[in-house]
Amino acid sequence: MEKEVTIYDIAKILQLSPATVSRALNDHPAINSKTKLSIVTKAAELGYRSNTFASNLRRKSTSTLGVIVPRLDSSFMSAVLAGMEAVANQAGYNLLISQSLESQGKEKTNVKTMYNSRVDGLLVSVAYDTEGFEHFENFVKKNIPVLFFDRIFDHPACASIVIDNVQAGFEITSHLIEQGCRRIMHVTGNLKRNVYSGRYQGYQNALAKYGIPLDESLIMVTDLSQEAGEAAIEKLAEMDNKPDGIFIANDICAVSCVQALKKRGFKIPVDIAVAGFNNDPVSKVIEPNLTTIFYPGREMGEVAVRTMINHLKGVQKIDTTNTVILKSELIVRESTVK
Amino acid sequence: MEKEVTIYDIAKILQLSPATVSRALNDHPAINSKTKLSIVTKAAELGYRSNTFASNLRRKSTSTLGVIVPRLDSSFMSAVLAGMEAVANQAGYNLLISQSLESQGKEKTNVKTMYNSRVDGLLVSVAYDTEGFEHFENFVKKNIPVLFFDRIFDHPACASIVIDNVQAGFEITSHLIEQGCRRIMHVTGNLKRNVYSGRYQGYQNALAKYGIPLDESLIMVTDLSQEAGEAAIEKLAEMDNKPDGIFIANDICAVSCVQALKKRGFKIPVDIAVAGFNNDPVSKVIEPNLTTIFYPGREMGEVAVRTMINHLKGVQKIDTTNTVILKSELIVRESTVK
DNA sequence: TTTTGCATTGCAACCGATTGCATAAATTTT
DNA sequence: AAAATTTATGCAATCGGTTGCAATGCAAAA
Repeated sequence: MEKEVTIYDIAKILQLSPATVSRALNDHPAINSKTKLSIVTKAAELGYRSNTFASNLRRKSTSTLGVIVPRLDSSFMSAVLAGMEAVANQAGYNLLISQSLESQGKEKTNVKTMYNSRVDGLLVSVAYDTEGFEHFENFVKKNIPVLFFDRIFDHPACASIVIDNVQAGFEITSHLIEQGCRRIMHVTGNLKRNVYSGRYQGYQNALAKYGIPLDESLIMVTDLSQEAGEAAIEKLAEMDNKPDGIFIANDICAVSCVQALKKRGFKIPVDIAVAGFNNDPVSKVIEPNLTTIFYPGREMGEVAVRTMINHLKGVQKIDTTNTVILKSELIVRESTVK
Repeated sequence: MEKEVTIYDIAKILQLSPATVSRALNDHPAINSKTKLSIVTKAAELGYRSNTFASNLRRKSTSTLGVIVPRLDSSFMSAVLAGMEAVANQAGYNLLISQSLESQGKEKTNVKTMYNSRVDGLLVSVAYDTEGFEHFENFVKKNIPVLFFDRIFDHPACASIVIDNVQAGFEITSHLIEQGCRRIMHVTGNLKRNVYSGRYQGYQNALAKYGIPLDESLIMVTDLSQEAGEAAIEKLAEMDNKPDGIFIANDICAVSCVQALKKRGFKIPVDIAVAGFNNDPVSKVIEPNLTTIFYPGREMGEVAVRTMINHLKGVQKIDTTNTVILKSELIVRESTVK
């Protein structure tokens, strides 16, 4: 194990003070360029690496952003993370990533860990069953910026990055109606989550626009898992007055609905039109291809981190632009075109 | 912005020395349990949080593991990361995650960042075109453990977590042969990567076992993207002596092959049997369902981190068990059953 | 009663980089 | 040539915990 090289070593060798070495390495303007060069050269030669802890300790800032997501293993989230990582890395920030596994308890623990790790900012997409905001209070109190994305929590001190779920829900439902659907089932998730309540609202708006009464028996609140999709179709099959369209708030679940429907002999889209949400890769593979909403995951990650970093660098305060709404888009495929 | 509470504040309030407070908070045995209790209580009351930098600076250890993956946005990798995160989090470790985007250059930068961040250990799955080991030398020199998973780099100082790619390639090719295939195309990736060379080797072994001569014109080295799949099928369609089976080293590419084949009127599996690799979610959605190899992503992540942590804690040195081979499994589905 | 030993706690020197302020040297201005 | 700037560098305190060693006090042993 080699000993670590410090600025003191470099200073001693070059007959300079540690202060000068520190400044040179940080490209401080007050240092003579020749001196600077010799220091940088020597540092490289010795394999010097800055001690982040000493630096952070002094500076009181880590260059690290905390990220808490419900699950890492989803196509959408990995796109988001990829976008986040790209921007963060480019700006010299690191990402500390953890998952809540959709549980409020784990989310709280994660938030605490992030707090103790002194992340400079926190990016969160809340868990399925998160209720309160208390676990974030520490951050707000200490003035550490918190930004929510996708599954947000409305709070005056925090920014949010979302898509217009109401609009998207409206568009997709309208599309189904325009294709002739009159009894449209809606499979969704916990309505406390903005994403699901928004889509549901959009669904309702579309029905209203076309003068179709809302039939609550067609609304199914589930966890949007594959199993939930199968269960939903099982229920559908037992209905007397069967739906002629179904809008599922997530592609994974939608795909399992399609499979279950096909297994039971339903013809898609003739017997029933099916629409999903997210534009997950599977939506282009299932037959028939799934009508869905394009969800800019990667871009969402990029914007989230960029917003956060701008805030941290003082370029633009988070509270000025409280919400960023990204564009989503209806993608019509075979599963709904009658 | 509240001021941070330090052990000095606690010490002053309780009329004790910072040393005692520090020890109490770390549950040091020499501290009287009553004193300890009063300190811990007061700390909680004041909302004290330990300053990791100060601690790390002194201790010369972070509780952070670096992870470098080719891409974050793949189903396999997100499963791996989910597994890693679960184990790391439980053991009190943080994960610093970055992606190389399949480029050696970015990988080198990432490694450097990890080095400067002083991660306690590094977990890597190498990029598509990585050639040398030099960028990891710093870690080896400083005795910081490096562990490769999936896409490994053989090096005496580093451990590896893999599946038996040769065996898997052998099984899936044998299966194709047993289904009657005699001209089996193989679409693979950069053969410098163990995963692809291993699968190719398995393919060759299977041919050899059944006395089928290797026809190199049936081997296509690609980047395994969706486009590569389409290109492969285009080429296949132009062949005079068309293959009756195809083994693609990755499900994403295999799915696009299936789609391209169907578009050209090939019947699967009758005209041509198709097998993939990874058991990606899409493999269960495509029609016909894809025969593939189950790849234990989540488990791989868990094992990787567990191995790393055991090493760090001195439970079991990494160099004793140099390679861990996880079980993979052939999953036969409709795409190959004639 | 004196000595020895153990249980607790404190002292003070780290860990390595940063930065306000002072100083010295070089350059320009008067 | 003296004074006023400008440029470049150093001093020393600071960030907050950790830890080897010393010191204290009290109980048990001699």
